[in-house]
Amino acid sequence: MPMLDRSLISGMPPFQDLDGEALDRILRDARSSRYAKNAAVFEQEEEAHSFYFLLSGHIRVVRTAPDGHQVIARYINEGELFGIAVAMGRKTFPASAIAAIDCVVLCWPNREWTELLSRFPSIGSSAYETIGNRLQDTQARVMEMSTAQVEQRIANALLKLVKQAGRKTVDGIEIDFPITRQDIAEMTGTTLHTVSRLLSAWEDEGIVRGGRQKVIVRNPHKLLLIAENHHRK
Amino acid sequence: MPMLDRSLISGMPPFQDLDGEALDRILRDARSSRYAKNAAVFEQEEEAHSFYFLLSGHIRVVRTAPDGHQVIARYINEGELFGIAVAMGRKTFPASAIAAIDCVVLCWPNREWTELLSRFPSIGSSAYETIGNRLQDTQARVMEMSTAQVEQRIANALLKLVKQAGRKTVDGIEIDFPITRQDIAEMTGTTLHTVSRLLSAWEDEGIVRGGRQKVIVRNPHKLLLIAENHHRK
DNA sequence: CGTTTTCTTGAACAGATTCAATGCGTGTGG
DNA sequence: CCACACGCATTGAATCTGTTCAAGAAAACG
Repeated sequence: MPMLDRSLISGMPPFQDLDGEALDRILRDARSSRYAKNAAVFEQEEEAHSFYFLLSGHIRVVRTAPDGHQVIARYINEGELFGIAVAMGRKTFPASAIAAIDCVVLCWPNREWTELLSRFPSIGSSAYETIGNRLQDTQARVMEMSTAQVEQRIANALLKLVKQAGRKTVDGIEIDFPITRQDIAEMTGTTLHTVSRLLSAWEDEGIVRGGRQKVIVRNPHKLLLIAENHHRK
Repeated sequence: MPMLDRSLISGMPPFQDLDGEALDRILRDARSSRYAKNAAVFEQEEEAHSFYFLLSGHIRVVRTAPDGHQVIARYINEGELFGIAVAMGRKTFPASAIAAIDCVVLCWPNREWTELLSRFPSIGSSAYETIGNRLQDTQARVMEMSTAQVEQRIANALLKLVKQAGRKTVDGIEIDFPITRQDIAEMTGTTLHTVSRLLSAWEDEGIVRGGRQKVIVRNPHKLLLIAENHHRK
């Protein structure tokens, strides 16, 4: 098997400040694989044998309830660790990871975790910071769902998407991967109907432009006002 | 200053498997303090200089939104670490910690964290497991808020409270600290009115017994049925 | 004993869901 | 290459769950 090139990960947050030799050591036991759009990198409840790093693409992290209801926990961006159940002392994955578009992923067997941790502590702190951030995000989301209206939650979700996966186009800022109304509903705890209605209304106001599996934000500022509820009298 | 006795923490989850000498070392830099009911151990946004361990009592972790809206993130039980912002690479506390009843708390300056971590790695894994669990809990809560009705959420919250702070009495299982309808509302993302109505209805059915700042669960089984929505036709 | 906090309960209201029907794009297979 | 089917999106109407508003009762506290 050919060695993976260190340039793949050099400079990426978890591997910052590591020299070439360290990167080579880290990549020695990594395996890279490609996942086609809509393929699962791993499934909820599955035993966690490995942890992952997203080299390119976008990944949707989805939790499914016993009754079939789904919730999108987050989207993973390029350069992020994911599926790090091992760092939280978990045996199984609490959610599924689905490629939102074609993805390239690095993965290591769990046994490498402690090894890398002791050799390169900066990876550990980076990972724990990541987990900490996700805890904050999730708690912020609980807060939002407790207090904010659907309209504000959807506006907020769009703004977050724009921030983490926005791509400038002539029309405005487009979300860089296919996203359905249903997806947005699963991010905000509502129904696709409500999302569709809101987006239609916003389209009339020139705030967004919709399309099949597509959202373009034309006026982030107005969206921010809605998110903060500054637009009602 | 008199040395704290090792028996205070011996056997507690984060300090399991550590010998007496290790415990003494850990306690060397710990400070213990008492907090009266409703006193704040630390406040949201405050700079995190220390991390904490709850020796006795119950602590309510509360997030306050800019608009004043409050959400109870969780209750901390005896024997749990809390306020471990340092482990998540955070500078400030993301929430306030309020003594639900009189509490005794150990606290260490943050600088001790890395020291303890390298000396006693088991503390680290325990802490990270704790954080991982809290992330899971929080995500489960998002899921619940997205999919479940208020009735189910409240039933669930009561069951969780019973599990983690239930005390058997002649009447049933009582929550071991004062808890208002408002508190339950803030745990479940609803209003005290709805909580009050539900509890009244359940009282009529003999499922719970209410009181001022008090809840006694008389029939956990029925509550479970409600929580899982197995009671409607 | 008055004041404050907590709790209860009715009535009106509203935001969002549910139900239902239809339209539109895209990809596929004949 | 076209037709058709499927997935995605839109939109109206009815419904409902839970909130909001309002008023008051009961328990604790100084």
